[in-house]
Amino acid sequence: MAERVTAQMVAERAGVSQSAVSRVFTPGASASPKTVEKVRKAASELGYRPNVLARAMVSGRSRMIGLVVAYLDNQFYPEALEKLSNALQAAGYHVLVFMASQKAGNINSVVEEILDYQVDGIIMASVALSSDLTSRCQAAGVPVVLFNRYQDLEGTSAVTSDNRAGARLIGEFLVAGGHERIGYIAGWEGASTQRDREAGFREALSEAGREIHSREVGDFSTDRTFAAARQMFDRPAEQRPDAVFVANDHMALIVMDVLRYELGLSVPGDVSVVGYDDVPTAGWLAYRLTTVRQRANLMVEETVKALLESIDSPETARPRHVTIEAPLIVRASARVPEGWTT
Amino acid sequence: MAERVTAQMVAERAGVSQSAVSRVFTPGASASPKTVEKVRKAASELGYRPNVLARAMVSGRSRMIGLVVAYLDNQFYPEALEKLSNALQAAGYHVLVFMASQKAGNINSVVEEILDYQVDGIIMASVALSSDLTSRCQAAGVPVVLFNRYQDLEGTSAVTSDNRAGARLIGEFLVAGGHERIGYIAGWEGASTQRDREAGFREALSEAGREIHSREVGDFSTDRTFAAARQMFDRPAEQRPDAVFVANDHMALIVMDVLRYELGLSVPGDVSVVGYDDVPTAGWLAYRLTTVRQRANLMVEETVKALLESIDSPETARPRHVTIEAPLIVRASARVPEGWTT
DNA sequence: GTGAAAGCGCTAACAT
DNA sequence: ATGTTAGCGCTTTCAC
Repeated sequence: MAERVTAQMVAERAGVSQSAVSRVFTPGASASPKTVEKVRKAASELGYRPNVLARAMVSGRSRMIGLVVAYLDNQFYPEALEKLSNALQAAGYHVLVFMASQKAGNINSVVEEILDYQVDGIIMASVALSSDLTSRCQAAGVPVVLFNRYQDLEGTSAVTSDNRAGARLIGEFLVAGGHERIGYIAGWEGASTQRDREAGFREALSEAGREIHSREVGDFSTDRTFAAARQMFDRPAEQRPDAVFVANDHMALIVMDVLRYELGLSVPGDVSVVGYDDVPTAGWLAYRLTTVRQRANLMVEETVKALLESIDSPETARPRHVTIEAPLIVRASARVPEGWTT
Repeated sequence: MAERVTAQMVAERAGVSQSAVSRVFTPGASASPKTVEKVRKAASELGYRPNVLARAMVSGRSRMIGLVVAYLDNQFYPEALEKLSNALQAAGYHVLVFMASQKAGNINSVVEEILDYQVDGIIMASVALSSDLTSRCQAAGVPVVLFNRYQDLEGTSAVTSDNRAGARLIGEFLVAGGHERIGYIAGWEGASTQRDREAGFREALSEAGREIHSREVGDFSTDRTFAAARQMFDRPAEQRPDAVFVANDHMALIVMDVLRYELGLSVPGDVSVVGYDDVPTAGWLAYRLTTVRQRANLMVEETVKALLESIDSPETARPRHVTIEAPLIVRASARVPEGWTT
């Protein structure tokens, strides 16, 4: 049953050499119309398809991209994964998935495993890379691009939204909205997205002569965000923020739930809430979350472009940091300043 | 830079043959402690790791599993993907992802592509398989298991929750709740989940001498579900259902939104809503959706078990249909019958 | 227990 | 344009 059909078998049936068969199935090769005809016929009769692995061995290109991803519970990532996979598929590549927790040891061994598969490139989504890991990949000649993370590492490209500018927009929006006490709920402190968003947000406040009223850490985790929200808001009206920027939508939606259903507060009546990402759920009628959009399509496009460029011309391609503009999406979870226009 | 370290290089440095190196890195092989020692030392000095692809060529096992998946916007699937990938990783396999739309032509070519990678097995999540595709996989000796889909095809295993029994539970619950007019919003009619859930639901109603008051099709799609919900509920109170079973949570949450925020109805005051899947969002405070739980962990466990069994003993392993019990999770989106106990 | 040798299925010079 | 030849990096008989 498990009889593999080889190029050799096709060659015999078509009455040509095995390399002729190879040429017919190799994009940039030359064969006479007659040969092509015969080979195609024999191949389809036999149900022959080239073995990608064998091809990879000799050509040195596996047409596989390793994708490392940590949290699929943050809706932004499934969306990104789907789009990444589709874009890569369209370019003739396929995605080998590696789940990694943020634990350093784990991510280390995960990257080793990826390399074992001779992938042509690696995309790290939501995970950071140690610098020795980076050199390991470089030594192996495998380009890496960071998706939604930034690190200033030699030879590593990164694609992010403009987290800093996006968060500034939020700061300005909240200040213009006339809020008195503005809070911030942080993500995991090890993440560049967290740091950049907080920095941009603080900048905007500080330029308005304001500062953060209170700050908690939600770590991008569901449980810790519940705790953070209660900690920040379960107190008398005068002591709690009347506006809060939550470092991503996943956490912001949880904060809205705590506010409305645990504490009986009105959003945005009592508290304005703003998130970051614009995941699908953010637009749902139960939330109508004001947020900053990470344009997944563009981010994916740039990621794939950077990666393929590094693969196709390893010598000339320079690692780059692409920053995608991130627009404020005004919905109904935060008070809108008078006369505000997009 | 891109100097690959080969077993040959390790062999030279360790002063042994290349096959000795291979044996040291092959689980079931024999080598003297002395050799192991020397080889390990040389290998780690050189940073050697076996090339999985080369190993795959000769051994005939690639340690890759092809995963075909269609909708990552239904939260059940990212969750499943994450768990599947983790479980497979733990067993020494890795997941090669293929996104497929439900269009027949596409799925056909996707499976061909998977086979080209010489995967050791295939998991089809949320997609159906034509019977000629099935024979193609069988001819290639690649076992297939359907995840969350069932088809009565020779030689194909399938793992599902007990959709029929789960949906019966819902029917009984709604009847016991004293609802007058019970509606049903269907998923994509091509899906076995849709068919089984509807069948179980109708059975329960019919055993109580009842039948469905109205039915619309949401196709598991966001847009079509909005339309279906409006169609079913945008009418006078006496003409619309006072309870509805929606074929999955993804759609049920949308229906709740339409009911509450577009039509100004109360859930469960005016309408009881029940879903199926128990995705994370279903438990959120804004929804508190009563639903039936698909136990992703168990489903994944059985899927991996069935697949690995087929891979490890192709001759003896019989294709099987595993059905996981699916409990009703009572929350707050549907009126609870008096005296109801779990 | 260990080395030599034969491929796995294919591509890429190299001739012709 | 086509066939011949030499591997890609590894596992696996087969002798010793």
